[in-house]
Amino acid sequence: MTAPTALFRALADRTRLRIVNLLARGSLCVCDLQQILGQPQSSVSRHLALLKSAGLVADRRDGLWVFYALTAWDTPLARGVLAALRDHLAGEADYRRDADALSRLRLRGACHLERRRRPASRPAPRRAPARLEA
Amino acid sequence: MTAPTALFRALADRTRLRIVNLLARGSLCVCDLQQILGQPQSSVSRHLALLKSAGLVADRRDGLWVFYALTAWDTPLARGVLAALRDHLAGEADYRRDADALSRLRLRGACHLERRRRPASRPAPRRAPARLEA
DNA sequence: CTATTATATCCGCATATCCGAATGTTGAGG
DNA sequence: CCTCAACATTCGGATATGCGGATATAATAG
Repeated sequence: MTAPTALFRALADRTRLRIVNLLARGSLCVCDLQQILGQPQSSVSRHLALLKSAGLVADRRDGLWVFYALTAWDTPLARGVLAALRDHLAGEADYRRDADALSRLRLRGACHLERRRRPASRPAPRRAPARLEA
Repeated sequence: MTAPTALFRALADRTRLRIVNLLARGSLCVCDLQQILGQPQSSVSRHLALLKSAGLVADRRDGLWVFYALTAWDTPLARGVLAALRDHLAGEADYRRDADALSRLRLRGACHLERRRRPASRPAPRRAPARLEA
């Protein structure tokens, strides 16, 4: 269980709030997050590492991809904060735009590059991983 | 209404969490906070100014004293976050110690120096101000 | 007016944070 | 083995933050 200051510090950044907002819709690989956020990959990875160290997200490797998912709904503090945050962000235009971009990306197939590397020979990475416990 | 990042940034500091925890028990003047926190006055004032700019507290002057009070229960995000935070801090020993110190300080008269300056001639500053709307 | 008390703000200074570019690492394919 | 793609980490620099001491402001008492 992380200290409350670590939780709030992790959420005290706009890019990380955008990530949390997106992961609230289901787990995502880094490249898709990068696509939606429009930021350099090192930045996305760094923010994800910070969220992970704060206990807010967990990562799971699947081949070349690493999928991140929200994982803090089990501690009461994080659950309360994330619930309040989710309700609030639903009313903010910027975050809604991100959610829309995610929907569009999912429609034309998540992991925007996967079709280049997986010519329909393999089941392709799962979009909604069953469980995360890291 | 402050941006969510400002709210979380304001809460991403241990001293400020201690202040919020204390103010959740009612409004307090700076000198009493300083007494309980055991930190230099400039530090307490600086943290209070930051909390104020984040919209979490309001100040009200009464003679020489300035009383601070939590004031963010009106926005849904802040209310949700503060509620979750209050429940969480109730279980952390350090913050409970602060609450105990506040109780003791109230027993022997809040505003620990007031009796030196108010020899029972004036009603003395109120401990629980009726309403704050800053 | 002066003195005193409470609080706010300023000043360096140390440290932390954020960023993008560059480099490392890992896993799949050939 | 080598190559490539996804991701992680490191690097250097700009900016932000937290801190205590010093100083400024505000209000009250005399």
